[in-house]
Amino acid sequence: MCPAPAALLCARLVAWFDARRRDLPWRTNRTAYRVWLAEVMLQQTRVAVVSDYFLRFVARFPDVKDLAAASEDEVLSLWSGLGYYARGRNMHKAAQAVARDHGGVFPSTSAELLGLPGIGSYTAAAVASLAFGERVAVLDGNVARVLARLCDDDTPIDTPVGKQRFTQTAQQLVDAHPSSAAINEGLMELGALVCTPKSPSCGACPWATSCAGRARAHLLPVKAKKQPRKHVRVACVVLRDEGGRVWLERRQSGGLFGGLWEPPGVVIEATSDVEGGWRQALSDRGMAVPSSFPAPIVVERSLTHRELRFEITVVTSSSSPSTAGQWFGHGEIKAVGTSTAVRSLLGAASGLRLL
DNA sequence: AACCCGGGGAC
DNA sequence: GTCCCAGGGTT
Repeated sequence: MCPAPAALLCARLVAWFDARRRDLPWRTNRTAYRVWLAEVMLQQTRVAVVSDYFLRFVARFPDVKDLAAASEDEVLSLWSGLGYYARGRNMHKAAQAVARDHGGVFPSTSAELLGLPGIGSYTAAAVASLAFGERVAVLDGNVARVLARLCDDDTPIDTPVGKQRFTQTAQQLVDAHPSSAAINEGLMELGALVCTPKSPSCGACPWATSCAGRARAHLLPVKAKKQPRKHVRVACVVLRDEGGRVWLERRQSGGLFGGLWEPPGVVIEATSDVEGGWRQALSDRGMAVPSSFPAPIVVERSLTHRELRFEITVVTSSSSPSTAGQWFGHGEIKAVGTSTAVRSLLGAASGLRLL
């Protein structure tokens, strides 16, 4: 351990956690299913956003068998807007695996949990510790940040060496306390509420007097990676029939927005002509190109790794495309998965209020 | 080891 | 507008 005896740090942390812990939906009625659902939703996503999704999810799927029996479209419809949609698809697959291979009962060890789709080292440890009391440390971004500062450790947290190092440190704390859950949750809560990425509240920290990195907290943790953003331009067609329904197609299961529904479109080069793009999209689907059409509507969205620019042409047609897809009436789109980008562009292009 | 995968809040 | 956040899967 770095700056102070582990048992002393644990005692202070747990006292702080008992006094300051937030009441969150997944902290009551703590079953393995609810812990798992919350931990997966919380990956890359903030508590404030997850709460509503979590409550809707458990209301619709009270236990793992209900989730296993659902369609992927329904799962993704409840996931729409949360992002990183592979989490939702993997969660659905994992529920089916639990129902099929474990009789609908969650495996209770981190080693077994690790074998389920979408469960990696973090989620396996979190569920095993919080739901089953396994004496295993969790390492997420909050924990790594807290420990990097506590120990004034510049090892980059996003490398294999860093993960190993901070996991070891966290495990030393867990080993020094009767309840692994109290330490794991306390560390994550401390990172979320006090030892925040920017301007941490060191005055409110139970470890302030022991923290080796306090003076340079703003420089920690150290991270190795940084990635540029790509620009993607999409010419797309919002195709409407005479009843005002909209034609959507399901994306294939892997990759960006996998399994979600969207209007027809093609990716075009920065210098390409938009009209050529959406004409191509129509002719690919055996559709006639109209003699007159409105000017494109532009909708832009930025993701972590991409800048998306949709240039949208609205076309009304009495016939249907010859390729796979479906017409959606006004209230029907919410029954399937759609990205925030698509809901935004449908709103802009056809007045549909989906956000 | 490197790269892919969303969305939103803080500044 | 720009920056920042951050587990799991795939290759």
